[in-house]
Amino acid sequence: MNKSAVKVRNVLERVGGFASAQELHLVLHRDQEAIGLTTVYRALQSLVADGAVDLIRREDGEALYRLCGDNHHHHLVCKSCGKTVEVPGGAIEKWALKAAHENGFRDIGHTAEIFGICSDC
Amino acid sequence: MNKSAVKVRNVLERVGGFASAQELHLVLHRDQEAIGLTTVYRALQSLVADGAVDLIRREDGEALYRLCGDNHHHHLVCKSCGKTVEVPGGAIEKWALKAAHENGFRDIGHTAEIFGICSDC
DNA sequence: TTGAAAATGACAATCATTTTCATTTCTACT
DNA sequence: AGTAGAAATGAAAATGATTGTCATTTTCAA
Ligand SMILES: [Zn+2]
Ligand SMILES: [Zn+2]
Ligand SMILES: [Zn+2]
Ligand SMILES: [Zn+2]
Repeated sequence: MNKSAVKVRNVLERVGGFASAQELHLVLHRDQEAIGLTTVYRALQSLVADGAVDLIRREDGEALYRLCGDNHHHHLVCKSCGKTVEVPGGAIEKWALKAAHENGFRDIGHTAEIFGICSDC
Repeated sequence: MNKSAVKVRNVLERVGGFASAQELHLVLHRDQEAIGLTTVYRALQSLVADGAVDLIRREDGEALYRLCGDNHHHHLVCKSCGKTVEVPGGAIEKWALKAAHENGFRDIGHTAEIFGICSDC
């Protein structure tokens, strides 16, 4: 793992949840860590290839990244103001494994997000 | 549902599985059904909004569309060959409602996808 | 018929991601 | 230390899916 990949992974660790390549690039710049956007993309590619980082897709298709092996959880997002609450996976994990197993799939991953309108909106 | 949306839905029916907007556009042209790519996108948007069509994301982020059965379900997708199995929601629906309720959210929706490697790959 | 509203499609714009390529940094060996 | 070759970097251009614009056409009810 090269220097840039380490930087990117550290930022992912601090951020905690999902972040886009561009968001990560921004945070790195705030931290005076000069690093090109291209390099951020390359670092993320190799982290994903190494299985160190998970990639999911936002509803509009943009890629979001998060450290693997983080305490796994899901998100409840307000469609109006963007407020986000972390929710434990619980039943989902079993549901995903069961469905995959019944269909002969292996190397399972899953995504699950809930969205709605929060009480403030 | 307007004329274009009907055409697009018919093609989706014939195609049977998932197809990208551009693939559908191509098929329509082969069938001498002159229709603009923009209109194909718009038809797909409204079909998705109406719940008549499912949208999933290929690994590279491109959108794929498929006619939806009437009952709500989720997808188990092979990361290697794209093979897709519909799985019933079951536990997810309750999990999403519960998490949302506990946090004061309303107008709830959710997404959940499972991915892995199928037995053929 | 007629006029407003919806639909259409060519074209331009947007924007995340990838590619290119010249330059810089690392690495290994003498 | 010096040097050659490999790997990494990043600015800028290219790519490509999707969306926005807007002038024109179609639909349809009064
Ligand atoms: Zn809110
Ligand atoms: Zn989970
Ligand atoms: Zn497969
Ligand atoms: Zn569901």
